[in-house]
Amino acid sequence: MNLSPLHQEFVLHFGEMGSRWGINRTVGQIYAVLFLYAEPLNAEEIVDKLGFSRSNVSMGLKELQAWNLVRLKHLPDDRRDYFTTPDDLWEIVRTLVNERKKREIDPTLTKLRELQLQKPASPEDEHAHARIAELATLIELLTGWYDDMNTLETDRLVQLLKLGAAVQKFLESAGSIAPFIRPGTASGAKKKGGA
Amino acid sequence: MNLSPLHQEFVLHFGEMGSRWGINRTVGQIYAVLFLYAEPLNAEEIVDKLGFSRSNVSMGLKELQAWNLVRLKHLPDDRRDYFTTPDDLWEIVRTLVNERKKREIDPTLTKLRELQLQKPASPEDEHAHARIAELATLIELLTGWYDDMNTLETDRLVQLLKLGAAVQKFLESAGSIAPFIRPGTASGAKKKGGA
DNA sequence: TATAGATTTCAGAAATTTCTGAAATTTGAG
DNA sequence: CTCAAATTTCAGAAATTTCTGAAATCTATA
Repeated sequence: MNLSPLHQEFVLHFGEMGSRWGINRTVGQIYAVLFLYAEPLNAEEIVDKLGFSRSNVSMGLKELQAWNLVRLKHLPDDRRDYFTTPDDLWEIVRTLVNERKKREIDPTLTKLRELQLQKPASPEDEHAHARIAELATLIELLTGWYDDMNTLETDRLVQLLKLGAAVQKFLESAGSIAPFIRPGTASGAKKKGGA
Repeated sequence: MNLSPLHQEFVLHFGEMGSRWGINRTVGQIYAVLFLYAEPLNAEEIVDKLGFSRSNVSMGLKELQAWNLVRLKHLPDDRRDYFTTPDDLWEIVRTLVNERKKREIDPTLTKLRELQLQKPASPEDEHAHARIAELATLIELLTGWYDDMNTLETDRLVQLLKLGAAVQKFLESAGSIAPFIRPGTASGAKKKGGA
């Protein structure tokens, strides 16, 4: 590895963490390098810094592009591809969440909806259906909320995040929001303990 | 596999999805079975339903216990261990998020803070430092917000989720919340484009 | 369209992860 | 304490994933 101690330690940690997600170590490290450097890097430079084979870097970059996590740049009078990550971290977070949602959550929701159409063939199937329905509803609530928040400008989003649970105060005080919350659907009617 | 078509399809999908997260296919499938059945199951029953070796099931259950994702039960006059998932899906979501935060986010934050103490040895290190600082700040904002939301009762949380971006209305109208948002730290002073 | 540089593809090697059966350990009842 | 049931451990087998070098393909320019 041809990196300063600071860069190296970050890159190693990031690779490690990446592999706890679906992302493999190499891809995580490539991303980490791009994230740290101000200037766009080309594949050869990444090979030099990380010591992977050229083909491995090529595949890693392709995967990062498939995830929309890197930007391709071109320098004048140089036909090599250069890569960067966005300067704006919020853009990175949004991309990451959007992509994971698209790959993991949305297909699951589709599958759950599909399973709900199957005719239950036993009492156990009945119970499974109920469970699946509950799960689908919960996922829809969460993704609906996320889609909603994702329409906000970053500054607004940050405001809300800083406010945190304090936002709750508005729910306490204002009866004006009643039309939004459809009381009974979730807050009123839901029994607390379960079985 | 000794499962009804409904159960089987859910279990297979869940195993697949699990393996996109850090969780391995087997563990995902074991969890899926426990999730669907109303009654607690013992290891032998899981072996029967999924067709894995007894030792594999044992390891899978151990991992699920380490994640706090299953509950251990005992039936009268039966000394085998029985396992269930919580009835309340929100409890499951909270556990999942808490555990992932604990394993993935918190160590990263620690590492970032540690790296910030290193003396930069070059202009590139300077830039890396800035990048790392920005990342740490963002992660702290997000986890702080999450910790805050996690203190809310489920009903309140659901209310807020349903409200979604509409909650923003309160920010627009009320100057009363100014003390909370510390203007300038994130909304006012942050430049938009980047470079 | 020929060519040189850049990138991608892909089959097999290497590494890692998962899974199993057999043996060891734990547990509780008698 | 003894025994049998239940569970766990663990070394190696099996499966999967990652990585590489060599060959193929692409691309801009003269």
